[in-house]
Amino acid sequence: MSQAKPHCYTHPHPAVTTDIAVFAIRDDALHLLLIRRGNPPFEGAWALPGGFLDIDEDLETCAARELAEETGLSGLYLEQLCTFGAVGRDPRERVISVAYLALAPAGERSVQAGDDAADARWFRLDALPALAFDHAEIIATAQRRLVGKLDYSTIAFQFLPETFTLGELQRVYEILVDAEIDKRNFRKWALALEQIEATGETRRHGNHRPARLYRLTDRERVTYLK
Amino acid sequence: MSQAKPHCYTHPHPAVTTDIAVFAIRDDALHLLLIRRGNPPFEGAWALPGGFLDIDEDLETCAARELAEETGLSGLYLEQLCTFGAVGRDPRERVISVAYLALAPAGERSVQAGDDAADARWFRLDALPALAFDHAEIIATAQRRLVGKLDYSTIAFQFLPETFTLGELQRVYEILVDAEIDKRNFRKWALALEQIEATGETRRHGNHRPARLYRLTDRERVTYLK
DNA sequence: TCAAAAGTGTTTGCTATACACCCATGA
DNA sequence: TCATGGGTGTATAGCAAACACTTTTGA
Repeated sequence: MSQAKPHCYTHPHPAVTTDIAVFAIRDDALHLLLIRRGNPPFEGAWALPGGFLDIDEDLETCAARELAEETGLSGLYLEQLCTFGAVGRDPRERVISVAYLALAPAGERSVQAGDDAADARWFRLDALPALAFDHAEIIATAQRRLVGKLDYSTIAFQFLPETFTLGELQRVYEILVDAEIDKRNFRKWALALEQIEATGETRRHGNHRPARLYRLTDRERVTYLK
Repeated sequence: MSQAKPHCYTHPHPAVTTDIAVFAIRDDALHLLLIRRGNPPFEGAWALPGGFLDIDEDLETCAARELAEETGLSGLYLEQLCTFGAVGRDPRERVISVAYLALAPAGERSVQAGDDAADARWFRLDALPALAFDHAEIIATAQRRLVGKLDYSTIAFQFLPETFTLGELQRVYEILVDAEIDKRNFRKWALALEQIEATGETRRHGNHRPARLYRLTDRERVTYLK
């Protein structure tokens, strides 16, 4: 028994996990990535990707690792969201979960379940299944954070691939705020940010005039506006 | 030995603590509350109040309890800030700290050290002593959060007692942004928020016209503006 | 030539800023 | 009567919102 539980402490310790709420825009709608749990508790239920912190890894490293192991995604924008630690949120033992918000660019290769995830799928945010643990609460917090940061940061640009058109950028904002935006005003605003630059290329896509391509001046950073 | 360490797990568990960055405005300057550590590690060094999570208490409960035990303060505004978990941030063992931001209203009775705090004192934020652990980083994060929330929330009102004058409110903002603010514009702004109401009372204080007193319409809540 | 998205300026209203004097009180 | 902070309004500038037509392409 003491061989099976060799890690002993003078005071009880909670377990620490990370859970990651990964958003992406697909099919003109905001989606969230969920895994189907392959083990108890909540076996077979849908949940956020995530898992236990290794004793010698940083929190964000843990989030990135669990995400890669369970869904195959890596290199995403990741920011710490909030820590959830209500007593009883996990039926096994006391578990403190450090939640992360992640954003996947459009065109991300499709996800594949791995590790102890039996499946991994994108769900429309407005059509989520029942969720394990307190993950519905984590998701609600993540969505509030995402929408709250829209107009004072460049966080929404993380939904786009390396190059993108102003029309695509506008569509991202429209989906996130769930409202139509005036095209001229949006373009004026986006260009005035001084966060994007034209690549010089254009992209043909359908029976209409080709669109100029842009890229972030400072990719890999979310900057705060004004 | 197994009697001294009776809490055993199949996988190693980190310890979880909360640390609280308590700000207050005193003597016309922003202050932070620190305790002098009464035990190793960093015995004798100044640090944020905080301590280990009890296995059956919620995170915010832990923060409030540790704050009360070590400094005598209770009933303060508390919000979760960020979780710090770098490997090696505590020399004893792996420790994940959930940091909280707290604000104390002016006129708060003075603090008294308790529990394993050898001393508890307010320090001007621009004259902090050397700090234990990664607490300097936590404080920097807390200050960014505080200042960042100034103009889209009523968080700054938490620095004031139940009733206050517009002059006092303005002074809070001036100290926090470290700049002078035009009196007429400030009052227009503050009243337009629809977050405060005149009590009908005035307060005499010095050789000048008495000031009208105001109170928050919705005390005990920080609301988001616009 | 038609359909479909790309691209482009000006006017208007609102919000934020700049700015100066009288009021009520205690010493 | 003087010093001190309390209290008040207006004019201006800058930003945000409303709004319609031409361009380029593929079918």
